[in-house]
Amino acid sequence: MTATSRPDAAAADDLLALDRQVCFALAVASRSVIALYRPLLEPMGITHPQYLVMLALWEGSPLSVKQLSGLLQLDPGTLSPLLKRLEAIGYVTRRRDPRDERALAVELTEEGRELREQALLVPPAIMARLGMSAEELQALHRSLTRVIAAAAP
Amino acid sequence: MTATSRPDAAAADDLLALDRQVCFALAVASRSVIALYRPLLEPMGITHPQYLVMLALWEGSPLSVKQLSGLLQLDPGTLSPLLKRLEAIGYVTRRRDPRDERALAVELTEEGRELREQALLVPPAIMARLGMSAEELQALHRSLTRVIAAAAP
DNA sequence: TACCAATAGTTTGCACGCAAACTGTTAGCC
DNA sequence: GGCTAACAGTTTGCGTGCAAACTATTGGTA
Repeated sequence: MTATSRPDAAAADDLLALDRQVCFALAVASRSVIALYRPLLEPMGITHPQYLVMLALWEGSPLSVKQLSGLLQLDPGTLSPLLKRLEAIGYVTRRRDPRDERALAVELTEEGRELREQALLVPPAIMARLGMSAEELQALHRSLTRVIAAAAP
Repeated sequence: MTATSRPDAAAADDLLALDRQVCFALAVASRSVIALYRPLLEPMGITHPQYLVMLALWEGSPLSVKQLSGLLQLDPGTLSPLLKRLEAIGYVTRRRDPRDERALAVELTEEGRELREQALLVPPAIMARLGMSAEELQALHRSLTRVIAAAAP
């Protein structure tokens, strides 16, 4: 082991290996958990991001694309076609806000509202499938919230 | 508050709100952190998943698509075009394994090997940008590893 | 040896996710 | 009132991510 102008090989390996465990674990965990939702959401005919939109709308129905974008941290360019699909299925309506024709009022349909009953079964099913305690999940959530805050612009 | 055959409204709200904090926080955190990598990887001309492939190859160069798929938990259908892009850039070569013509030997080029020097600067930059302690990140990683294990088929 | 199931990659189709260019509407300012 | 910048969504282009169908190769087995 000699002192050189660049980090020695072992330290470099650790660096790249540790790094992998940060962003990589995040990406794998995200995809893995979303994969668990897929079979549960499939009967409803929606994808995971669409499910997140529905969650937002169930908490308060007429929302603009901008509001959804802020709540879900998703690009308007991503939401635009996604909302059209939700409209095509029949869960939401898309209308221009009469008070501001730039804004779009995304609103639940009756069918969209009724879907909530089915959605209530999803979280328990996921938790049962994961077999993790509520405490552990909450601890994870706190960590994730800190990361999100730290990564915020 | 009355006892009914379905969960009462407050409990239902909590359920959907908590759920949102689990899968949703995971998705947002993943995208947020990957977004931090983007400006750092852009000078190298690669995306984050491509960076993960390079990390795997730097730890051992000739790898098959199947091996990469296992290491990165990515579909071969995702890797196939991704690897062609890495080849087009000039960081890897793709050749059939002479001992088994079904398998593909993905190998680093000299340029791909040299890229590692630049990559060594990425993890410290990310940690500095996040401003989180190594302990906190390790705790997060342990949580994520448990989730990944729990979600595994 | 000839068949046949398993295996490794590739391709196709669809849905994000994001940057950049574009359209229509509103609001500020002269 | 009329010009202009800001704003809200949409569209386009590219790169994942995944399921399903497809191709080529290999290995077991009758």
